[in-house]
Amino acid sequence: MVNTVFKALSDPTRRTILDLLREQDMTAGDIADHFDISKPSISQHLTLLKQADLVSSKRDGQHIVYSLNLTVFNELLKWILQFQSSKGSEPQ
Amino acid sequence: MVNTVFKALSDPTRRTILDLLREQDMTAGDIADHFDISKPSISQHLTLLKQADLVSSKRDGQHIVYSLNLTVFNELLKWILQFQSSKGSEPQ
DNA sequence: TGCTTAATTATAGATTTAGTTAATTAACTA
DNA sequence: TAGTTAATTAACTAAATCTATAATTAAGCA
Repeated sequence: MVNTVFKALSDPTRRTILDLLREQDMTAGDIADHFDISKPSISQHLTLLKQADLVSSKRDGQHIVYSLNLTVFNELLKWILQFQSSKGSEPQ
Repeated sequence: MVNTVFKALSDPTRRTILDLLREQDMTAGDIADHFDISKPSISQHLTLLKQADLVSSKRDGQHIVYSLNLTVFNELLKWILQFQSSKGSEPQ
């Protein structure tokens, strides 16, 4: 659902999480350490990102490892490209 | 500001407005007629879209005509393409 | 088993957002 | 000028969102 994705992307914390995962897969704890926000709050953000299919998670023993799911970005790309082909567009 | 843009895109009504403007420039009233929402509410949505630089407006006599501003979509495109080039990505 | 660490779920508070109606601004027209 | 139409701004309410703390689940280890 495109709405879930845009909602997920509308929060700066969640976009930063995606930026982090762009570099490498990370555990929930490691992600949380990058923010001045409680772990439960980060966990909630991760849940939203997962619901939007922007990330996936896998338990590794005691840890849960999150990784970027690139498929949805393709959808997003398509959505934006619709607009590029709209009018006689050649911005700047 | 990328945050303003994503916030603006996070609402379905605003995305539909963009879809409408993709076809042609429209007055505030014509836009409002496409929704079961009051005109003041649509006016607020248009203000947000304008703040995000996704649309621009121009008074034409009694009417105010809104049109798509494609420049910001390029920014958005860049943001997404960052992710495409992340890992060894070849989704599906 | 009992203790510790990692992470989530539950619950609640504060802020933000989307919508409403009422009032206001601006332009046209008889 | 008075009245009408188009759109916005103002003030308010209801719902959603973000964050926190407390409680719970799950895994590892002495």
